[in-house]
Amino acid sequence: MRKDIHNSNIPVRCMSCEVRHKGICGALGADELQALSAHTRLVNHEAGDELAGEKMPAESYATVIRGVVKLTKTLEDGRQQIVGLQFAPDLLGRLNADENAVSVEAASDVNLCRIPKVALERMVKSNPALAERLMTQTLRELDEARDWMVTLGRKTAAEKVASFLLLIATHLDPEATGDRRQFDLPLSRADIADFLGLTIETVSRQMSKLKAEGIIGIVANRHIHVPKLSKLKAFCGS
Amino acid sequence: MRKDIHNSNIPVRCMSCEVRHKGICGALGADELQALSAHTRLVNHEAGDELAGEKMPAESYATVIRGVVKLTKTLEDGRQQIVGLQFAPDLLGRLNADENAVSVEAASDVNLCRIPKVALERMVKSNPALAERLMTQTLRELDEARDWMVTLGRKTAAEKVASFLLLIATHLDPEATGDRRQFDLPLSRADIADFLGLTIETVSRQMSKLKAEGIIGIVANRHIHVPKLSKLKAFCGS
DNA sequence: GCGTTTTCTTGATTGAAATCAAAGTGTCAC
DNA sequence: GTGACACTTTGATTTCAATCAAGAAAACGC
Repeated sequence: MRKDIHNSNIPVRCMSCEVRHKGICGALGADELQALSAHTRLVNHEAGDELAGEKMPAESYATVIRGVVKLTKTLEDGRQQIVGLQFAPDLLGRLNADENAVSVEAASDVNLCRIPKVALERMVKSNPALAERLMTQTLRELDEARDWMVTLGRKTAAEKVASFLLLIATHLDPEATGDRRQFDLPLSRADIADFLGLTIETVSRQMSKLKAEGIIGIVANRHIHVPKLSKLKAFCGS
Repeated sequence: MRKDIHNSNIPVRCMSCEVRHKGICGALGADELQALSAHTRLVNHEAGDELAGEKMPAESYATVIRGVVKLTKTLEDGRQQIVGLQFAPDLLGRLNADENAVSVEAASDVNLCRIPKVALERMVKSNPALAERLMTQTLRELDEARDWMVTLGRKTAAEKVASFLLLIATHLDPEATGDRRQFDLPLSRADIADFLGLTIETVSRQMSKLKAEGIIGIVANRHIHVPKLSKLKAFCGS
């Protein structure tokens, strides 16, 4: 369920983004930022909420402030594939598109900073630095998609699961240092399966295997402990 | 083997591109085009030639004039995945990157129009229309990558091969109309396998199956005849 | 043309992941 | 807390694609 927290005590300005998570705001001047802030709106969503439907008209952009958003595509008969995960401070939405190429869904509870389509697009036209920043993010997404194609096409189930855990471990807290990680999985087994092109049973079995081999320690169901990141990497096949 | 045909009777100017294949030139004014043309160079490559290595320094951009170029990524142990195919008039190379994220190889014999890195990047800075055109191509590549992730993760071998044939049928000659197609496969069975995340044996078997079911007719080894494109589509799973 | 090499096809067998099935665990409303 | 429901794990079996192994057909060099 979408819960609008405009008018709450959280400052509803993109100003706040700039400091906290290096979103698009870094490319904006103070006056541009102020102008944009008049249109942005902070919203919360719970895990499972659909933020935008595949082939539905694109309404707005949004910066991910907290949580994980999944991009999915579905075949006619219902088979589903997650084609991208977005972490803070990624920007959701694609420039100049009339309709969404993918379905956008909250994987975990998320906070978003919504930006109306026209507001951002007007700003991009007059600000080459912002356009370049968006290009950089798009190229990074392309790299990630291609990396994941290798995982989907050529890795074993064990390598896929290890690669997924490594991805989460490194993306949830990019600032973390050292060879040890601890985090809560933002995705269900079903989501992980849809991301890896596997079934939930296979994901579960491979997780158990990694646990048995001491690569990961599972405290609670979703809580993962990685004693040695380098050891996990060795299981990823690349 | 790279065969340089500069100084041949083929006009070595990007001017020619604009008319023939709607490359980046469409975004350029006549004077810009002339300036660019001073730096571009038409080159030929044979199937199998490596045009740029993964993690090697990026030297230049190039427009594909004729033929098919494959983008590949390779795991440490040699497993390979094709992560993209480029047809005319696609632009090879990524903006502002110091090194290649992928290995670039000629799948068939190809003609390229090479553009030095600095020449294009200087032009992009001063020409927003060109920047937008590159953004559009990048977004299209992202869409294609994500579409292919669904194929890799969720389709059966039969659906994968059908999807590949459909991709080639629609990309080799985008202008073609009607429900019938005839073309030469620009990729070997090994390349097809690397694109689909399969083995060559499985690709071969599925091709034989499609032939047996009358979906495709194979004249010579590489020559494919598709009597009904719509029938092939029905085998793609989406 | 003819032999060599490479690529492609087909068959037999194996193996990894899917499917089918059931039990266990966690979460949430009340 | 307690029951209901959803999610996860584990086991048994099946299936699809990989692997192993020959042949057949093209492509190539001479």
